[in-house]
Amino acid sequence: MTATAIVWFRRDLRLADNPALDAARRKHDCVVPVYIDDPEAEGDWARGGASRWWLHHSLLELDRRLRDRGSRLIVARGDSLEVLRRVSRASGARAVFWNRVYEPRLVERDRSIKRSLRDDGLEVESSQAGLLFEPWQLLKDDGSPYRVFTPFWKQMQQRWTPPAASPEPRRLAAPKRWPASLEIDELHYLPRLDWADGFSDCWAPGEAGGRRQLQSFVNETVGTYDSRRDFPGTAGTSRLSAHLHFGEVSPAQVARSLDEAGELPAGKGRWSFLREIAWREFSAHLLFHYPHLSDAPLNPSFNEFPWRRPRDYADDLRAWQTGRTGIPLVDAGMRELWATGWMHNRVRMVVASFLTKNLLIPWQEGARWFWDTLVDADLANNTQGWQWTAGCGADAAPYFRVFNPVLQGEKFDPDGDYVRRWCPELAARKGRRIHQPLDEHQSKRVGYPAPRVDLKVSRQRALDAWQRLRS
DNA sequence: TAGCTCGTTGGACAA
DNA sequence: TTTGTCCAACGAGCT
Repeated sequence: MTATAIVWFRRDLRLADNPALDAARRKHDCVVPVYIDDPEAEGDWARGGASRWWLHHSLLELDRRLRDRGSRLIVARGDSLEVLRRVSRASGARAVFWNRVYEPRLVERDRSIKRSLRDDGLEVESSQAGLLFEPWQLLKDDGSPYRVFTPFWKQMQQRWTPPAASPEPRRLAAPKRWPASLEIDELHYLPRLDWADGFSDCWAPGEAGGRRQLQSFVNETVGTYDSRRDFPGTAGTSRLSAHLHFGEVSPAQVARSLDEAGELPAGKGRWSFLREIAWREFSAHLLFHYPHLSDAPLNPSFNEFPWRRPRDYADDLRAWQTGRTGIPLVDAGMRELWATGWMHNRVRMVVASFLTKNLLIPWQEGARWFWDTLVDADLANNTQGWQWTAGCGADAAPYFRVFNPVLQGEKFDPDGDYVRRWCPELAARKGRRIHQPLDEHQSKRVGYPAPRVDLKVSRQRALDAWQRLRS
C-alpha cells in the first residue's frame, strides 16, 4: 500500500529548500499539495489588495511548477481544519506536513489544528522554514525576548552557520485519486479595478522570479548595498521583500547565496544585507512574543499619546494616501507605492515620520494603508516599522528624531531623480531644488499642491505633544 | 547586584 | 560649506 501525505502550502510557496515538502517525501510515497484560502483565520488582518494580487500569481506559478513535476496544486476555500479533513478523506492521505508561521493568531490556529488532526489519528509534522531562528531560540540569558536589536544581532551572528541546502524535487508522485479543487481564479484575488495592472511591469511573483531576483542581487548589487541602499533613485536594494514574505525564497537560501558569493565576513555589503534579514527575524520574534503589537504600542504610555481625531485628520490622511501632501519626497513615495505596490525603505521611513509626527495621525492608520497597498505586506515587519518610526516600538527612535523630508530628499535624492520620476509636475525644477515645497503661486502654475503643513511648525507640535505625554 | 554604556537609519543651531 | 554639540532621559543589556 502506498502512503500519501498532504503538504499544506502557506507562506512557503516554493519547491526548493522546503522542509515540509522534504519531510513528506522522505516518509511517504505520494504528496498532495494543498493551498487553503481561509480568511476567517486572518481575522482583522486579512490580506490586502496588493498582496492578494501577488498571491494570485504566485499560486499560478506554484501550480505550474508542480504540474511540470507530475503533480498539481489543490486549491480550497474554507475553514482550514475542515478542508484538511476533507482532502485527507478524498485522497486517502494519513499525514499532514507544513512549515510554521509565526503570527500569533495563526500560531493558535495551527496548534489547534495539529491537536484535532492527531485526535483523528493522522500524522502531523511542522517544520521551520520562514526564519533562520525560531522565536524561542534567540533569547536573553534570563530567558526573555530581546527588545533591543543590537544585542539580538550580536547573538544571531555568534550562532549563525550557513544552513544546509535541500534539493529541489524533480518529480512528485501523484496520489491514486486527486481531491476536488477550485481554480485559482475562483479565489478572486485579483482586484476588480485595474489598479494593479502596472504591477506586472515591476514584479515577477513566484519561485522562479524570486530565484532570479536573488541571483541578480547577489551578483550585481549586494557588493554596493551598504553604500547605495539609501538612495531611492538608484536600484541599490534587493527587492526581495515580497518573495521572502510568501516564502518563494527562504531566508536560508538568501544566507546561503551570500555565503557562496564570497566568504561572508569579508563583504561589507553582504553583512549589511544579512543585518536586514536579521531585522526581519527580530520583527517576527517580537510579534510572536508580544501578540498585541499589531494593534497596540509596545510602549504602553503611548496609549495616551494626543493623536489628532479622525474627523480632524481625514483630509490630511487622504492627501497622504494619494500623494498630494505638497511635500515632494513624501508624495513621490506614496505614488510609487500606489503605482508599483512597493516603496523604497528610506522613503517608507520618511512618509511614516511625516504621517505620525508632522500630521499627528496615529501610526495604525499608516500601517493599515501600507497593509492594503504593499505587495510585501507582512504583519511583523509592517508593525515593527511603524512602531519604530512613531517612537513607541522596540528600539524606537528618540522622540526628537523627526525626519525632515526636504533634508532627506537633498541628502538621499540629491539630483531629484526619484521625485522627478513620480511627481512629473515638478520635473522642470532643477537639481535638489525639487525637494522644496511650492508657494501658492508656483503651486497653481504647475498643478502641484502647496504643502498641507509647515514642516517647522508641525515638527514643534509633535515635540510638544511628546512633552505633554511625559508630564 | 550595582553600575555602566549604549541605543539602525536625525535635525537645528552655532561656530 | 562643513563640523561639532546638543536635544532627554530611560531601560535594556552587559560586566
